[in-house]
Amino acid sequence: MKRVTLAEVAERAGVSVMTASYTYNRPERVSDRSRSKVLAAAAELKYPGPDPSARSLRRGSTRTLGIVMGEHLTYAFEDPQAVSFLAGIADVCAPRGYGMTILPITGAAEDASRVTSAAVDGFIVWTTSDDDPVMAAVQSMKRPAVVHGGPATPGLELVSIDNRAAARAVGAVVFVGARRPAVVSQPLSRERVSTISRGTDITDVLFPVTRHRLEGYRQAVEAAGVAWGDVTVAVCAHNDAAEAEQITATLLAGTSPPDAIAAMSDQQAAGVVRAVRAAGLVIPDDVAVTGWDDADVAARLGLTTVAQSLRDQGATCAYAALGQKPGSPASWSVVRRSSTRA
Amino acid sequence: MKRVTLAEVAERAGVSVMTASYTYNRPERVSDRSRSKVLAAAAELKYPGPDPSARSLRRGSTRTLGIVMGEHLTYAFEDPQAVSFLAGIADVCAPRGYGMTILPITGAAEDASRVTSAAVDGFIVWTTSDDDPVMAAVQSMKRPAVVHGGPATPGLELVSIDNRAAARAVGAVVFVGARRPAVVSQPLSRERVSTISRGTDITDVLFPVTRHRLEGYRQAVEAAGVAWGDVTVAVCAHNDAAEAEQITATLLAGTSPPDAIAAMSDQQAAGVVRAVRAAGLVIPDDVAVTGWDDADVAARLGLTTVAQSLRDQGATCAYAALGQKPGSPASWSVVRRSSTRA
DNA sequence: CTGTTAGCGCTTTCAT
DNA sequence: ATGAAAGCGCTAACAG
Repeated sequence: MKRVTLAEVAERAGVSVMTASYTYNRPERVSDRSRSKVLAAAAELKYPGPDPSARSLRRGSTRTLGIVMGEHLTYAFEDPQAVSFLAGIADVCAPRGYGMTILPITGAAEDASRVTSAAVDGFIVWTTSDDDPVMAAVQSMKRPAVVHGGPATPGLELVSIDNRAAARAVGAVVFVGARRPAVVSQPLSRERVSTISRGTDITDVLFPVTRHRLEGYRQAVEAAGVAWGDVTVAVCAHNDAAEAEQITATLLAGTSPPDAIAAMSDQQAAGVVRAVRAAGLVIPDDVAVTGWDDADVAARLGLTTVAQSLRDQGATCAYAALGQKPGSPASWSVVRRSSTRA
Repeated sequence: MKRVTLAEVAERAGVSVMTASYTYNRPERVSDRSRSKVLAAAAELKYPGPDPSARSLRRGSTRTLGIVMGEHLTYAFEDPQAVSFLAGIADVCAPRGYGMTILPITGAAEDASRVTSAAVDGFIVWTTSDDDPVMAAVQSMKRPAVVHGGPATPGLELVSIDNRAAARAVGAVVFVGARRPAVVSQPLSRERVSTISRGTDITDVLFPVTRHRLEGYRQAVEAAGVAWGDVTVAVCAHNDAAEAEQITATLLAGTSPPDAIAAMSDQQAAGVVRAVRAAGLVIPDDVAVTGWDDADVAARLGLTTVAQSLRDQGATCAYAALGQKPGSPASWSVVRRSSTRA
């Protein structure tokens, strides 16, 4: 069952290869008679249409966007925010007939070559770390490319909210009047180790999104009159309620239990809320809590949080990867609910 | 900024094009001296590696799987079950270095041509309707292809649980002792109209998964001594708790409010539960409820449901689309919890 | 409206 | 270990 070629179709139809090609690509330039002869021949031979790889080579375009979803592709579909982001890309790609190729990243050394061997017209990189080698691979492809969140990279657009400003703003709400503030953080590096520490050195943090948020929180606690060295930072390996719940239980059982906790996602905040309640404490009186993203769960739990639209940001990235002009910086706002004090 | 070619690299390195090519594809067949000359030349010229389209054309393989996610690509990322399915595909693709191209389906006439113009080695089709024209397009590509759920199609593998048997089994649980059974259904056709009717004609249903489930429910209600003509079927346009909640409220306010409701997803069942409670009724005493899929929400709400692993099924589909032997039929089971009687 | 020519950039023979 | 030739299947560019 060999592949039928356009040349075979043309021969069978009694026309030149170009007439057959035009039948598929510029039907208006072909007479009705020729066109129907070609289509009839194609049907007889069960020709499925021009070969996509040959067409891409000749045209220099694949009509496909490449998406790099972080160090473990498998996580991509477990994070609701990442899924919203993909939906935003789909909103732009589908109506234009662009496919979305999700590249097989696993965290291994081959990742770079998987980027360079992707047949795509442009790249979208989901937020990663400063030291991620795929950034160089994407740069080297010399195609339109955009990174969401960070790291900011020469030659790539950056689509992101101002995480530092947003963290400062939500931190001002959650940490007001707090004596023992704490942060439940996303990972600091691609090793994804979970730790609990105080006065965490922010400059070492390799995920720029996480770093900027920590910087914003730090500014907020200092504005509230607390030294950064007194702030506990609990780092979770994954964006997941269960882990946040457990680490929060540990914090609350410690010698200086926090009275205000800023989490870096609503999923984590949901775990924080469960742990606080399980400890018999009242939100926000005993412990104020904030999340991030304004997912469904935030409204359900009455969480104060940072609202942003990952879906819109996904769409913005898609436009950029298609080579269109970048939009304005992504917007955010603090949504105040009942999990924080007045 | 033109693309650098392998020929330019070879010339600069002072070797033949083939030596340069081998450097990338069979490094062991090239002397250390030649290899390092080639790599040095590539670095100087910023050659990003062999062009993927040219390579695909020559090799006849793209190392990418095509995924057809239903009539609106945009829905794919809104349905948690579909997302689990994608994660299962990723589990198989990532370690093998295969990319996943999600095809830009929109429900328009161009969908077929978007399938035929996809540069992929195999296809995975997410459950669709008997009359979906993309099935013919996938068949015509003569590549390994698999459909999840249905329709069963000559030339394509089918990966599915036995929906009829599963519906019969869960129906036996939810409808036991019921006098006025009802079904909250997924759409019957790609038009996705929402309707409420009795004695619904099952043979007309174009989504085979939905049809088989309705057939199973019908067998269960008849075994429970109720005529199908007395069963209300409420069809929701989307797989979404809010819509199920609203349509259930309508059913409960009607002249013969149901005392047992089988939903086709846990999301829908969650909406059913909310509507039942809002009406001041008790589960399962006044109304028994079942879901489908055994998602997180099912455990949270104590829902009796049909357990299946979409993630495993996604992985099975990926193996099939890679041309490997098909596995055994997918497994399912009924998980009994507190939303049904005895 | 149709056809001829000339590659797109690469890798599979098959030599040497 | 290296290289020359051939061509994967298609379409831009230009005739006619």
